[in-house]
Amino acid sequence: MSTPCFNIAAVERDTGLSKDVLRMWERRYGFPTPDRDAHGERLYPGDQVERLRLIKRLMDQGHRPGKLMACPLDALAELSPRRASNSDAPLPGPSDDELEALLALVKQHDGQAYSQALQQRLARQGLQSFVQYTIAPLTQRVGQAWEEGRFAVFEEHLFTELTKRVLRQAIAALPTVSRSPRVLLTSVPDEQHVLGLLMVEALLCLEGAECIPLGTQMPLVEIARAAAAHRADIVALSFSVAFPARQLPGLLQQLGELLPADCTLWVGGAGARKASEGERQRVLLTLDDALAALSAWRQAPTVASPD
Amino acid sequence: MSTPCFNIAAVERDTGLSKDVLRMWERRYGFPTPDRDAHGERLYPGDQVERLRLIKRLMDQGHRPGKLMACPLDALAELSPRRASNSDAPLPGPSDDELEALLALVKQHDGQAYSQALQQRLARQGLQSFVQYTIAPLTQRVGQAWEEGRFAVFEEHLFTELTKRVLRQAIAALPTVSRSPRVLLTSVPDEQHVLGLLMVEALLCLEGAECIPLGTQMPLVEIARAAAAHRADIVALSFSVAFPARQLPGLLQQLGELLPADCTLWVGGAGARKASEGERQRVLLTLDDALAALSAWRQAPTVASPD
DNA sequence: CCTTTAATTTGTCCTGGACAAAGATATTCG
DNA sequence: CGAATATCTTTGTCCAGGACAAATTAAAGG
Repeated sequence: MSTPCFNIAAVERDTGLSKDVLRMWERRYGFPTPDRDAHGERLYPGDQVERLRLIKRLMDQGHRPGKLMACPLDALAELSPRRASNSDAPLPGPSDDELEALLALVKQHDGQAYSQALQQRLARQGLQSFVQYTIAPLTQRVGQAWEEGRFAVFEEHLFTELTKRVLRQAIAALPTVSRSPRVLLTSVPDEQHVLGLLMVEALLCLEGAECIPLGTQMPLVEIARAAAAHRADIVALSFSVAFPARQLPGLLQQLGELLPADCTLWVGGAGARKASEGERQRVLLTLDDALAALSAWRQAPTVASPD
Repeated sequence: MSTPCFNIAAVERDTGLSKDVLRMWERRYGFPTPDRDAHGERLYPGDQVERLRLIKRLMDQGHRPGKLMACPLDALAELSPRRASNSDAPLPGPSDDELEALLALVKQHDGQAYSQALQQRLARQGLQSFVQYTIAPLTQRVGQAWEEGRFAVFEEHLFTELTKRVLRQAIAALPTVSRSPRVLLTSVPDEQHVLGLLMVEALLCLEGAECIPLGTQMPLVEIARAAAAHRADIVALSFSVAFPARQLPGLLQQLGELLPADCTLWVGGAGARKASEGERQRVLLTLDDALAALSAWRQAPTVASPD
């Protein structure tokens, strides 16, 4: 009674697990075990949704569903330390304590203080260092904290929103020079993380490239149209770790067919690990890769442009 | 051969039509008629995807699918003028020509010029008038142009991205006073339009309210958690016209159960038409409504807060 | 110990049926 | 004749259960 019930569509919305998967798990593993309403439709109790959310998080981290469904409630104890793909590495960036202090502000829900602290750091470091040694490691830490359950979804949203604002403001304050290349920045429909795009945009703008920011979630066909309309030299896509690696190959192949012939594709972000390089396709896992790719492009401006 | 093929998941991504709907249409109306790959799975030719996209647009505008599938290619001729829900009204806001000029800049893909023109208008009008008499009508026009097929998706994205930036910058420049009420601004999982939220945020900030922007697409449970964590007086949700009205009632009811008892819910945007008022729930169709609701709240700060 | 092959796990897709909510149409009453 | 109510159609979502391929894990072989 105190726990409200969710229909299958609501559970899909809130957990990110597709209806197909929810039904399949029920069939295979015997969990979840939703009630039924008068019409025989599933009604998920709140606590099961909660558990599904936890399972999803552990899965994103590399766990297998079969195992997770088995253990009754030690999944909590097991927490996240197991089988992570990234981490292990000692996390880049200096001054761990300062970064942790920033995260603590978000954790206390003190948005004002967090924004101000960021602004100060920006002023102190300059935009380039700010992006590479503050925002990038900060984002990584938030991702890790989220994996380990130390950050709630809404806290991650607050972090993203406030960080976005500081970055955008900094970018807007740059002088607009508009040298080549023209870079179109966006992401594909299932990818809504935007911080990576903003970081790249900041670095590219600093180098004098002309950036065309189109936000996230562009249908492939529209990306191609935009590239043609803006006569973009480069289309830069960002993929977060959370992006389903399964989709990547087909997606990139399709986009390659749609893009104008003289347009290079940059595939960036931690989610691009499994992408393959190609004649017109570069994989950029780090921000440094992006800078390197930019200067490389300027030396050999693309396959078919004699200029 | 020149037209690439899409599997059903790709079509869902690109058109926004669910797999269930795509299969159902095929069964009922005989369209689309995808080929099959070696495993019997659907492969949609590019031109059919194009047509589906068009159909979706016309449906968002009030057309019924049954009719659309019937007419062979006059759907193009029929265009969008029919059966719109909004429009008709002469469109608010003065100086139509100037607004059209702004849109023309987007249409020419001249982002720089557009941003500069916006900044000028902002400086001239001041933030409040800028929001109410420039951004709001501009957004409405873009929506209409999109409905009528005069704007491509990527052009709408460019418009949104650049407009967002100007608005955010203006908000950031405001002095931070932090008077009550504390307003949490966000949207539900299927709603990703953000301009409405930013417009409200600008107006509320101008009135000295404390705004907590959480971006878009928050799971309902997380909205409730955020409201509790931030001790929000008000949770403001934004719904665009495109939001499926079907979902609204159940969604609001559920959220009402989850929210803290002393928290008021503001349901705003053109997509809120079909929402119902309630004791702790206000429906705000226009920006003026929001301002009115704010001063009303300040006079009677909520049901159970004697203060 | 490393590489190749078999077995298992797991997500997505498929068919075809059912039904309720929303929209359209017909009917009744003021 | 216009407005309100009742009936019929349209349309999206849900359900069950089957199939299969891609990814993982386990096993076998060099």
